[in-house]
Amino acid sequence: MVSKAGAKFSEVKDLLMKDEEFKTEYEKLKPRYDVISQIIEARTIQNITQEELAFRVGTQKSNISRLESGTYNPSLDFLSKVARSLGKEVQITLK
Amino acid sequence: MVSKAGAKFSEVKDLLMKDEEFKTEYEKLKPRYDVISQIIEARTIQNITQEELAFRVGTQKSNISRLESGTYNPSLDFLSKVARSLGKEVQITLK
DNA sequence: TACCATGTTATCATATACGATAACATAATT
DNA sequence: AATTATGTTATCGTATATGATAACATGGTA
Repeated sequence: MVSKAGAKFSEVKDLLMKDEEFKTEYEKLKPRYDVISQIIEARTIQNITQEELAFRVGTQKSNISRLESGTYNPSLDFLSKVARSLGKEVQITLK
Repeated sequence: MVSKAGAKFSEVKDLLMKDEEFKTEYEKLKPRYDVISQIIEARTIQNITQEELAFRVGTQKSNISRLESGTYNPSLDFLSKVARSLGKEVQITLK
């Protein structure tokens, strides 16, 4: 059935689809955002600059900025090194 | 003081040093081993072959074997994809 | 013995994570 | 206004993660 209502429906469906896509994308990226949030929070609470954290990790401040920006897919080792430099341990649970 | 006892001590110290190194190394790699253990356990419990898991993830069985061997440093996205293919979510906590 | 299922190891190509440096933006402080 | 501190963005080179294929080992089963 082709109608304005039908058109509207497909539009809504498209929106829902996009929303699903969004949800799926978000679900995929959730672990990344979650761990980054915790890193930023820990660093902020401890009043440490990106530069200081970078020094402890053994890298550059730009790399910490890049990590915190969430624009790439970090390795487990790197996350672990950063966490340890903040006096924390990365604990991963499959649930 | 140089003596046989001294020699022994330095030997023991070396062993302890090595043990420290080992401990440090282990601590560094702990998150990796931990998550891999959980992946292997989940896959085994669910009676899924590496090949089937690879298919779900969208990769090859050799890559799953490589992951489970713990011989390299996986990315967060890859770990997340594998976990999701096992019906689980990667949950990271900085503690 | 000859499959067959499962997992391992090696290897290559490609994509990308990461180290590193520099330039820039902005806000706070002197 | 001129520093200074902090964070961001761009870029390049190198190391390595990952996709992909193939060969191999091993254990179970017909």
